[in-house]
Amino acid sequence: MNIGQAASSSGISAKRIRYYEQIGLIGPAARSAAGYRTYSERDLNTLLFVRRSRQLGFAIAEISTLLSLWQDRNRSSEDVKQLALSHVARLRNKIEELQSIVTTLQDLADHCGGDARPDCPILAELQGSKS
Amino acid sequence: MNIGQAASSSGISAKRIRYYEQIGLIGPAARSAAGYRTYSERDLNTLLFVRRSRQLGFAIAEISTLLSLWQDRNRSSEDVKQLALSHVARLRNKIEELQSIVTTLQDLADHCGGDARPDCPILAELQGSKS
DNA sequence: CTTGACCTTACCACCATGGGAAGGTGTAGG
DNA sequence: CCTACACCTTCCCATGGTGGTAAGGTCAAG
Repeated sequence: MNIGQAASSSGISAKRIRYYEQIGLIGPAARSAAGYRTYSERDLNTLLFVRRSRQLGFAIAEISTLLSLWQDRNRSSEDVKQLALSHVARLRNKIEELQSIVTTLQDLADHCGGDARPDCPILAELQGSKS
Repeated sequence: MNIGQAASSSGISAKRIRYYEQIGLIGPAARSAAGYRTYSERDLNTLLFVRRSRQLGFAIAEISTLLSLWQDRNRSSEDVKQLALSHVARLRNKIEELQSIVTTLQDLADHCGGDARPDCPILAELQGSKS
C-alpha cells in the first residue's frame, strides 16, 4: 500500500505520516524500487493507534511512549495508567482555566449593551479601569 | 522608559514586546538617540491592554481588532460584544471537546488495573479493538 | 577606564501541520 | 508509443507565540 492509501485508510494525511516518520515517532517505511513508501497492515495498525492517541489529545512525545508500551509485552499497565492520568490532570487544569475565562467574559458581555454606543465594560476591563 | 522597565511594568517580556511591534500589533516604539526603544505611560497602557487580552485567551489577530476598537471613540459596543461572544463560543467548544476526552480517558483509566500486569483497556482502546 | 547592566538585531528552536514547487513514477487510453 | 493524469519524492516556507543565544553597541557608576 502506498502512502496515499495509508493516509486515507488511517485518517492521517500523507504529510503527517512523513512527518511522523521524520521525527522518529514511527519507524521508516519500507520502500518500493522507485522509492515509494510502502505500508503493511501492521504499519496501518500503528498509524491508527497514533491517530486515536492524537484524538485523545496526547502529545507526540507521549504517543511515542504509548507506542513503546503498546509494543512491549512486558509492560506494566501501571505505566500506561499513570501516563493517562497525568494527561487527564493536565486537561482538567486546562478546562478549569478556560472555564474561568468563559465565566469572566460571558459576564462582561452580559453587561455590555451591544448597541451602537461605544460604552463597553469589556474594553473597560481590558483597559484595567478599576472603577 | 526603556524596554526592560516597560517589560517588568507590563508583565510582557521584552522579547514579546519586540515581537508584537514586529508583527504590527503595537505601533513602533519611539527611539532614543542611541536607538533604544522608549515607552510612555500611554504605551504602557497599551501593553497592559494587550496583556489582559492575552490572559483572556484572545488570539493576536483578535487583540489587534480589540485595540482598534479601544482606540476608536466612534466604536459600537456591539462589535466588541460580538467579538467577545464568538470567542466565548469557541472556548465553550474547546471545553466540551476536552471534557469529552477527560471522560473517556478517566473511564478507561478507572478500568485499568494499574499494576505490573500488561493488560490495559487504555491500550486496547487505542489499538481499536472493538471487543 | 573598566565593569556590569542594559539595549540592539539576527538567527535557531519548539510543536504540529499545511502549502507548494520541482521533479520522478505508474497507469490508462488514444 | 505518447500523452495525460494521478501519485509519489524531497525541499523549503508559513503559521503562533515564545524562549534562547550570540555578537555587538550604550549607559551609568565607581
